[in-house]
Order: sequence, then structure tokens, then C-alpha cells
Amino acid sequence: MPNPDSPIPSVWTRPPKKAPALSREQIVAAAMKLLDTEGLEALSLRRLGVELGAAATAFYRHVANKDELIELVVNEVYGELRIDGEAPWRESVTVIAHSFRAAILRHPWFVSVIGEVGLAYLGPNVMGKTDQMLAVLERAGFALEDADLAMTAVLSFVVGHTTSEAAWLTTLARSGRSEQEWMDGLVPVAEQAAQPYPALRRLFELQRRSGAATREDSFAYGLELILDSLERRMR
Amino acid sequence: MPNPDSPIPSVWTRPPKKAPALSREQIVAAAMKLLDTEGLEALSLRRLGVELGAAATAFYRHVANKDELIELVVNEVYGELRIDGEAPWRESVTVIAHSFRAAILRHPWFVSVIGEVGLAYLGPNVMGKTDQMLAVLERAGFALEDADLAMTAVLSFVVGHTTSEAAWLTTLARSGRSEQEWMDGLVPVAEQAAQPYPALRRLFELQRRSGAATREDSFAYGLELILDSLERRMR
DNA sequence: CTGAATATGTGAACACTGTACGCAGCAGTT
DNA sequence: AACTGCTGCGTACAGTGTTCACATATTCAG
Repeated sequence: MPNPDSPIPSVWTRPPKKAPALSREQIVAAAMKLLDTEGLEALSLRRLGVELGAAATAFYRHVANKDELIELVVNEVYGELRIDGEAPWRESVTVIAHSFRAAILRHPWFVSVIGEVGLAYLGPNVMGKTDQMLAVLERAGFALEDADLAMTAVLSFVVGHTTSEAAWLTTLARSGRSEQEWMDGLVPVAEQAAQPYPALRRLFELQRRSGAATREDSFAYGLELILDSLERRMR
Repeated sequence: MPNPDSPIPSVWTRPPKKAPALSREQIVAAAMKLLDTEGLEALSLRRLGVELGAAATAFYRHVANKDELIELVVNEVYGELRIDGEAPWRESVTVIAHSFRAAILRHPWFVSVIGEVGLAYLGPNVMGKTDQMLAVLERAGFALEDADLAMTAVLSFVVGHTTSEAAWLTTLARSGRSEQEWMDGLVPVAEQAAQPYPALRRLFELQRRSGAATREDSFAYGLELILDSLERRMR
């Protein structure tokens, strides 16, 4: 907001407006930060405008619509996956899986958005990581179709498991209660229900005291179920 | 919009208002129908009001807010799961998994919502089915914690795999293109990309011609990977 | 150097959304 | 008959994504 009465407008060395002041990368970076710090429902174009000192409508010069913006941020998450193409295949896949899980937990909004975006949008990072993972499996001796099946199985499990984890963590955070408090409140829920849930009730009780298997253990367990079978089928 | 100048307000035989005219079950049923036929973004309280001949604000007498309404509909989906507690455990689990998949595909909006609801809301159907599934595994000889781990692994895979499927199907439907057209368009995408995706490119080509493994095959394959390992660990 | 063309940001406006609130009428009880 | 609680409605508010005409700034052609 330059004051039009200012006496020095033509003397002023022009501010560096060579760069268009708003770039696609800037926008997705700001969106990512906003999503990570305040969650999905905090991401509105007007809010993003405040964050970047621009009007809400300015983004339409750089991005088709909000959906495309989200696709771009999702693609950015895929960029965080680490793939070690040199290690033996089982180790490679394990690293990918854990790194995917970590990335999702770092960006919990991801799971609220994956159902809409899916794998239909093929951003460069999505395609790149997929390609590398296929390559790892092929080098291990899988035929291309089998590599596809194996990869799909692993990634499906990773996304499914981590979806539960992330959803649980966000609702836990929203509730304000501690994890122990929540578990304690769970047992009465299963008791007072109209129908009895005997097995579930015992599970709640078990988890409440003997400190439940951690979520990471559960993740590692399921992953090994899949990898064990894959390894056996290869030999 | 009753006209206040109308000469017959007190003569009017009162409409049958004995039954509260709006019940929780009615509301979730209408919401479910709307979701299934027109998708998630069509579900607004005002639209639901039109569907039920009521004002948008009427629902707040029966449901806390829109989020709770969605939780209720999600719980309804769980109600569609079929569990055969008598069959041998492997068959039982297979049936549950396929029935879960079918339910999600019948209600594709489910995957857009599961990331927010997660398993934090424990509706009666959610708890009921979980309990029955645990019981199946315990009866097969799993210790309770192991049954939990096994169930989590299976359900994670089911949700993850079906999430991809449903997301893919909805974007395909939205695009208007046929599946074959889409696959044909995929190969050039992998070719013209800045970086090359050799494995992915070959996979696209392979799927385009030799008619790709169906999604159900891929689902069954991954499921069997998990079940094979579970079976082996049991003996 | 001038003038036209193109790219970028803005403010107002539109059609929606979820939801809070107060009012009206009916149900059943006292 | 009066009171109390339940249910639905109309209004209103703050906020959303998006469109469009307009202003400016930059780039390029002659």
C-alpha cells in the first residue's frame, strides 16, 4: 500500500519485482506449512492469502483450483520417501514402507485427502517413487506383473495401517485427553453397551494395563507377514 | 411459508404430527442414499432438508452436528459386513475381507471420510463386527493379542487396497473416459515426462494390452499373502 | 522510445456452506 | 387450564471456493 502522496515515488529504487512475487513453489510450500501446523480445515484460500500477503483470488493465476493445489501438496509428500536401491530387496522394501509411514505421520492431513486424490493424479514424485520401487523388485527377480502385485500389497497395507494411526492421533489430539486416559475410558464403553462385546472388552482391558503393543510394532508385524510370504514365493 | 393473511388457519385439520416426523434413522437413511447416489460433496444439510421436506436446521434436534451424522452413516456401513463365525478361520477372514471390500465399493464416499473418522468413533456396529472378528481368530487358536495383530493387519490391507480402488473408480467416473481410454492415455504420460520412468512405462504398456490383472485379483493376492503367513505362524 | 500485448494481483460479487438463536406450536403432565 | 419440554422453522452470521472486470507491471515489436 504505497502512499500516493509520498514525495519520493520516482526516486525510489524500484523494489525487486522482477520475480512475480508469487510462485507455484511458494504457494505449495505455504500450503504445506499451514496443513502441517493447523490441519486440513485451516487451509482456505483466504487464509493462505493472509499467510503470503496476497489476496485469495491471486492463486488462480498459478493453480487451477484448490483441488489442484492439494494434488501438488500430496505430490510433495511423496517426495519425502526414501528409497535405497542398492540394499537387498527385503531391506529396501522395509525402508520404503517405514519411510512412507513416517511421512504420513508427519503430515496427518494426508489421510483425509488420499481418498479423493487416490493414485489418479500422477505427479512426478508419485511416478518417480513408484518407478524406483518397481525397479527394486524387478532387480530382485520378480516379473514385472508380480512386482506390481507385491508393491500394491505392501503399499496398500502401509496406507491402510497408517490411516488408522493418523486418524487416531488427530482425534486424540483434538480430545485433549492423554492416551492412558482414553484407554481407561474405553473399558466402560464396552461394558455399558447394549450388546456385550466380550472379546473387545478383554482386549481393551489387556491393552489398558499391560501397555498395549505399540503402533509401530503392529505396523512392523503386518509388514513382515507380507514380506515373509513374498520371500517364500520367490524361492 | 404459511401466508399470515390466510383465512383458514384454525380450520385446517392438523397434519398428523403425532410421530415427530423426523427420526434419527430416517435422517441417516436419507443421508446414506444421498451419499451413494450423488457423492460426498452433495451432502449438505440444506440439500438433505429438501430431500426430507424439512428445514436445514431441523436436524440439530436429532444429531449434534454434521460430523456426528457422518459417523452414524459410517457405522451403518459397518453394519453391512457379513461374518460367518462357524466356518474355518481362514475362510471366515476371507469372507469378512471381501465383504468389507464390497461394502466400501458400494459406498465409495467411505474412503473420503475414513481419514477423519478413523476408528476413534466406536459405533455399535463397529464394535460388534470387531468383536466377532476377534472371536473368530481366538477360536482358531490365536492368543488375544495375536488375534488383534492379525485383525489389524488384515483390515489395514483391506482398507488401503480398497481406498485406492474406490478413489480410482470415482476419478474415472468423473473423467467420463472409459477405462481403456484412460490406460491408453497413460503410456504417453510416462514417456513425455521430464525424467524417464522406465519400469512404470513398461508396466503401463503391459497393462494396456494384456488386460491388466483385475483389481479383485490384486486384492485376493495381497490378502492371501497375509493369510499364508498367519497360517504358517499358527502351526 | 513508443505503443501494444501479455502476465499478474485485486476488490467486489455470487452462490453456497455449517451452525446459533429465538420464536411458534404441539405433547403430555400436573 | 396452565405449565413444561420437545420439535421444527426463519433469520442471521461468518466463512467458503470461484468468476469477472479492472488496474498495474513487465515484455516485446516497430
